[in-house]
Amino acid sequence: MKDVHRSGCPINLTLEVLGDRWSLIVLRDMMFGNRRHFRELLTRSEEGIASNILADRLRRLVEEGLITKNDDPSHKQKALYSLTEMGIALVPVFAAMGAWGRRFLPVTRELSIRAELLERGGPEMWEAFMEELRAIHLGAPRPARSVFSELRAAYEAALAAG
Amino acid sequence: MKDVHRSGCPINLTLEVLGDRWSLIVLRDMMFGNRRHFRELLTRSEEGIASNILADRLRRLVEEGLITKNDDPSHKQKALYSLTEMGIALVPVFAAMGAWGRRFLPVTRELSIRAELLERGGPEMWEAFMEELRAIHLGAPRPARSVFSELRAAYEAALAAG
DNA sequence: ATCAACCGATTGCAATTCGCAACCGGTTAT
DNA sequence: ATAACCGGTTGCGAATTGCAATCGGTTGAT
Repeated sequence: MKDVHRSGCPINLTLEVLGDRWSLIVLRDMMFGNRRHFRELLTRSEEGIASNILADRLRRLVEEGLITKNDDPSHKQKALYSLTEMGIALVPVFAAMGAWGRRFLPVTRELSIRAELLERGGPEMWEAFMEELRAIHLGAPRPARSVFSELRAAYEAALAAG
Repeated sequence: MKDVHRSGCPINLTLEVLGDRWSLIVLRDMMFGNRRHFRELLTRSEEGIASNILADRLRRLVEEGLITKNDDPSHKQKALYSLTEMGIALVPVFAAMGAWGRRFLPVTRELSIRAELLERGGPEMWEAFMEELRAIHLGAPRPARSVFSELRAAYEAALAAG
């Protein structure tokens, strides 16, 4: 977070943090694709982010408090990125943006099935998903329901259905 | 909308349309500040948008279908910008972003009171607000409830309270 | 009729950011 | 031994941003 802001409006401050074409893509892949390492985010990105842009965004997201960076104990060179509560709390924003995009933009079926599920699931499903993200990223107790599995299953079914 | 897209993901497509630091500011001012003319958007902007950026964003938002541009019958030089259904449908996105920003970022009280109201009001209030926006911008019948007045009253009360 | 204020922009310019490709030293698996 | 993989970094041309000055036409007051 910079020291000076354009204004104290919540929409403006949110845009100062997330108002570019890549930050939310990175968070989306961490959240919905469970990508936690640099190379995963780099090479498995649908949109093809460049490595310097990815490095810059990861650094900024850490700086802003949306994610943390830690050593991966299984590999001396690997960095493990985790969502913070601040990052996890973006679930309703993703749900709203996904619903809007799905309604008005030329989405593909496979890539919008998860947005559809999240929209139909409503706040109850978002809350369950956030609980699960807290388990994955923050070490909280794992909840009974796995929204992540539901989303992945729906996505893979959509892929298989062609 | 450009002819080629980075991917068909609803989040990505939404970012391709709105993923910059000014587009949502312009829409916010049209939606919550009822600013319909270029000069209003330019000079009454909290964040101080530059005229060339504003002109560019208005042009792009028209092109993408979020707003329309018409002659103002009362003044030959004035252009009247209106939200389309696509623009109005961003209300839940603004509500989610406002709630998130209010929780995690250094908002000021006066400028976040409307976000607070919108968050507490929930989907019912958002729907009433969208109905009202359809009346203001699309000529639909004016609904009984005026969320716009509620928001303005709360904002002015917050201003007066200092 | 004059003239200042206002209308929606446009232009020029410097600084920043973006996007791409090549590359880096260290680590791991074969 | 060595090839693949690790998280980046560097260089560079292109595009975007931000700022200030300016434009020709319109309006309202005198």
